[in-house]
Amino acid sequence: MDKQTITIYDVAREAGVSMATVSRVVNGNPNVKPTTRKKVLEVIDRLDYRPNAVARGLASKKTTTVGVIIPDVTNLYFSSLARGIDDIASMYKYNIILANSDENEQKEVQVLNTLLAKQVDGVIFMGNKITEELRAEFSRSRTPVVLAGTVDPDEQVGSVNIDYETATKDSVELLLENGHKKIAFVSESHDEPINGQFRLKGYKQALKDASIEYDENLVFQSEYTYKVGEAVYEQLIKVDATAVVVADDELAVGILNAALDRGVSVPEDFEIITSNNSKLTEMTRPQLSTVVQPLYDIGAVAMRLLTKLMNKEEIDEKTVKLPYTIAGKGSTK
Amino acid sequence: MDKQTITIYDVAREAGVSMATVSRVVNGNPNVKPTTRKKVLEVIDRLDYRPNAVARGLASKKTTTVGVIIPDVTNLYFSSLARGIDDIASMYKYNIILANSDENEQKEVQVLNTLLAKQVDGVIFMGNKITEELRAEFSRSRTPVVLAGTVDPDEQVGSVNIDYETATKDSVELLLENGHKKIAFVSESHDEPINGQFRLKGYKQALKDASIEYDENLVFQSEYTYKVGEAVYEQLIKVDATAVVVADDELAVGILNAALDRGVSVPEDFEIITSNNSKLTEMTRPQLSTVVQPLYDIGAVAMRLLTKLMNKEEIDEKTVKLPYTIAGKGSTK
DNA sequence: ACAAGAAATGAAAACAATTTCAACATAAAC
DNA sequence: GTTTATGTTGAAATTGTTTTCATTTCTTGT
Repeated sequence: MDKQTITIYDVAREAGVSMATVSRVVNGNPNVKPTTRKKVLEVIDRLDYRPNAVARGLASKKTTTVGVIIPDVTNLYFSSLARGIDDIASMYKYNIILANSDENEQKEVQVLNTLLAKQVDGVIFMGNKITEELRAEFSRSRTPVVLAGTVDPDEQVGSVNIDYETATKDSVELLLENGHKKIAFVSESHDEPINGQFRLKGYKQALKDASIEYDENLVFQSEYTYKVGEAVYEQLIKVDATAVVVADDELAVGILNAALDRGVSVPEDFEIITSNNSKLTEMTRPQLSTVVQPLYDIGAVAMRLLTKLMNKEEIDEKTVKLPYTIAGKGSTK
Repeated sequence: MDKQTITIYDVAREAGVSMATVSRVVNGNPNVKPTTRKKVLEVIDRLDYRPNAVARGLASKKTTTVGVIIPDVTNLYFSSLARGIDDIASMYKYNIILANSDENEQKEVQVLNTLLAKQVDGVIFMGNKITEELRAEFSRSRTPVVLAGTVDPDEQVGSVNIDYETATKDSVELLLENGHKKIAFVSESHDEPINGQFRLKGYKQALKDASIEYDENLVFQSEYTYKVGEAVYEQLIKVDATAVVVADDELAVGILNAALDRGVSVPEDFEIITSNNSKLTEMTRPQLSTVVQPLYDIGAVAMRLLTKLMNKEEIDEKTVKLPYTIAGKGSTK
């Protein structure tokens, strides 16, 4: 009546062997006589038997599934990482449970818990801040965790990033070389280590090296969306900034367009450099100068690292920093 | 030594009740005396018991997980759908296993099979063409399937779309009203029903209504990427097209930029209308005129439909068409 | 106070695999 | 031709729940 499923038991009976033997055949265990293997395979084929991964997961305590917590799939920065993650995951026969968190701390914890309840073999976390609660959950479970494009100063779990500090420093220096004195810096909340600790530090350092005094009026915290670009640009001109370092591409496009819509020439009258090198940076006119992050690779390497942790392999360095470059495109001279 | 997990059995023992009672408490079954419920809850809290979803899935034959097959998360059209899917899914306590297919028929089948092996309660498929093999798998398993932004002329499974034919017809008519005679049409392969059957039909119909003869030299099949925009634009000017209807936003941006980079004014000298209304359409200058598809809603409605199918609820209409509009933005007069 | 119906509980059987360990068969060694 | 080692196999336990069904405990009406 109900969906009559073929189980390993049916195959065993039909092939005249035990379930154990069928299991061995299915799992490629070499301790099976070739003739019986063939016989079992033939029955599997005839009955169209498909192993039940849930039962397998219960018995073996492995689900070949990893949880991926992402702020928003719709954000090109994160979706690029996600693509790298999924490709490597499927290369290693894992599947991905993807969950959007909106960077909401409560959702993050809640989602992490349901992933752990589902017995994922590992977790890749993308977000910004690792709250205490999150950290507690990480260590409570034995499940390996890797952060992608996300840093935890605590360094208790694996992580893959670039050196945001020097990348930002390089960005600012590019603008300094172009003669700017009033360079603004726009990122999300400084509560997040990537912004508040690393990027801001790089920004300050570059200014210091150029003997320009740090002016906190030039530093802004804003959400990462296209639509706030208008408002942010208004603030930038209010403080007479002539150039800006932006931590997110979508926001950078918003700022660029706000400038263009006001008849301001970019890069002649205003320069912009952004941080992610998502596809967006080449879609605007002028194209956006940017830090070139290896987005796909950050995801891919994070997933690869996770496979090693799940296999309990020896890890040389679980905090990895990938190389970046700076691409001067059209939004800087 | 190993990850010593607390099981329902531990809770039962500690609370002096049976596993069945603990199970009832955990699942909110009302047939439990308030005092024992309280006692059990207290033990659950004290031991920090978390139910194992895999065991639960095996026993109940429900995983509260749905599979989502997506061509590429990195494509804003699809990721927008995916976001709608995930939001509704989590609203109904489901998780999403996301798998990229690259629209590769072989991968699609393979991925579908691993999803079914993982006993997902339902599948949402985004792609283009439902091959015979895919269709066979769909009906082989009793697992409900809903197509999102994807049409199967067969209409055997649920689906959520817009009316691509009239949307395209409307798009062409907008350009006709602006006086164009040589309007090109660019989409992916005509093997896909959305393009070859519906959009192309709408294109032809609009021309016919305007008594303009159909010219197949004005019709192009191209992949949906930004970078081929250049090449496509070259072809468009070669056939003297003065306007174009594009089936994908990213490709449309590529074409727009190719035109702009050659000093062609849009919309004065060349008009473009695209089809998805992804964020990209507002990020370009000029902004792209477009068919306004309710992307998020397509995903959301698809997931909602799937929940009904999974619950075996009565469905009035499993082939749903959502409304669309046309937004004349900056790339048309 | 008692029968009858309802509510609360527990024992044990699924669920569909893997895994352990003992048993048997075969091959190699002497 | 034993003995020993190695290769194959199966029985049964295990995994952590849900679910069924029988049993016990309450209510309630008379």
